[in-house]
Amino acid sequence: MTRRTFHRAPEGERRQELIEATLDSIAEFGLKGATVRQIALKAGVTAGLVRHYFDSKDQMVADAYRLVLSTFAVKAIEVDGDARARLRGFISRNLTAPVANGRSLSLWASFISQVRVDPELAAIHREGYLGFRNDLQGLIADLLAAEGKPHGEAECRRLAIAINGMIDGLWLEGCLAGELFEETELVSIALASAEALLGLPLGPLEQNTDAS
Amino acid sequence: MTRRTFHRAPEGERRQELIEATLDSIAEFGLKGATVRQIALKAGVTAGLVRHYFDSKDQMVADAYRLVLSTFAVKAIEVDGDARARLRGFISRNLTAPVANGRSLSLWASFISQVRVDPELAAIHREGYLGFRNDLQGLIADLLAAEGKPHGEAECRRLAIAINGMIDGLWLEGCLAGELFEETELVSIALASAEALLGLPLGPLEQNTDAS
DNA sequence: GCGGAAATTATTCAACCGTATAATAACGCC
DNA sequence: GGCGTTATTATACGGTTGAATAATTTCCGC
Repeated sequence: MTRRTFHRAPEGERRQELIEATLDSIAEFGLKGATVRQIALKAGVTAGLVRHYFDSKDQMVADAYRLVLSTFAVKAIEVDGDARARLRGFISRNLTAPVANGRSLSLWASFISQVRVDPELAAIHREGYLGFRNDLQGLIADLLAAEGKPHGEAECRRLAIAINGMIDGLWLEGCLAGELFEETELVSIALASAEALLGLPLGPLEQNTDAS
Repeated sequence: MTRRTFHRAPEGERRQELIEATLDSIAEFGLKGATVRQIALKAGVTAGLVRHYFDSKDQMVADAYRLVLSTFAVKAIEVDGDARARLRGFISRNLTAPVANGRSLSLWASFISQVRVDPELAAIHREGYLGFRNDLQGLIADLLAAEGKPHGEAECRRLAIAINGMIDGLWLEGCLAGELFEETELVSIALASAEALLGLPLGPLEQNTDAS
């Protein structure tokens, strides 16, 4: 009848572990299967601990959604270089891991299916998605200006919608059936298609030179 | 303590009502909230009735997924006319109701998030999604041939991936934020983009002349 | 500084209440 | 009377709770 031994996690670490375990559970078992007990099991703690770190399970899930969106949001501003390089980088980074893989799609679908139900998730969603297409539209306007082919806002908007749609759709295809594509196939298709839509060359596929 | 009166539903009708109520509940409350009680309430019957028509709740949900996929699958073969008209119709029908709306996205996301978890749903999924891009690739090959610009299979595949991605992505955008777009805006963007990708004119936006 | 007692708090544990699905009994229309 | 439908029950599992306890930090006399 001895109590199970445990170790006290350092400052803030356990909270992070619980959020990660929440995402793992949702990706693996769906929202229905991501019970407090299941999540605690994955995190290697007992269920009661969840409410030591979060006001409720729902709040923990909401925090987990924030984390997902922050890894998805490859902000335009995070890409360096001239207008062309920035658009290339934006497209490329949105179509490769960790943004594009099966786990991401599972998580994304799980949360999207709840956005219409849960007002708190809806607020997080709105916040996270606002600006994604605006970033892209800004990149496109910059590029057209730099190439000496400036266009009005309406045309930039149409281009941004089309290219954004293509990125989203290729992301979907990559997540749903990533094993059917070569490593860089989707990215090069996206770049070539963006060229066709813009009527501009974007240059060769950028190699990933991140130091990280 | 009198028992509530009821009426016998005609042959097969009740079953269909229950499936519709299942989809309505999933769209409105998510998979978690789509309980047998909730579904029965929406259908105007009591919970016990479900097991009279289905072996279990899971089986009812699976049947509901079959219905969703059948309304999504706008088969290429269902569109008439020459190669250009068929491609136009394929794009147009996939980007307007009932395929494209918020409810469809909620349902789609709910099921997609479960496909990796539930083997039965996975089987239904595989069956339903196979062939969508193949249909599109066939349409593209036909069109290029008809226009006297035939291409090899590899090139047709690339074009099909890109255009399919764009359709999926615009579908997503339309579902997520349909109120931000004009009625036919997404369709015309898709058609113009397909023209740019193919390097071919597709002609004016087709009016819906369905007799149905 | 240093060992150990006292305070703190992270974690476990067992039980609670609500609600889910499944199963079965009771009922009433055809 | 038979079958479709409802009402009731059984069983299981969900999130949450508060008391008990182990791990860590703080404090204090030396």
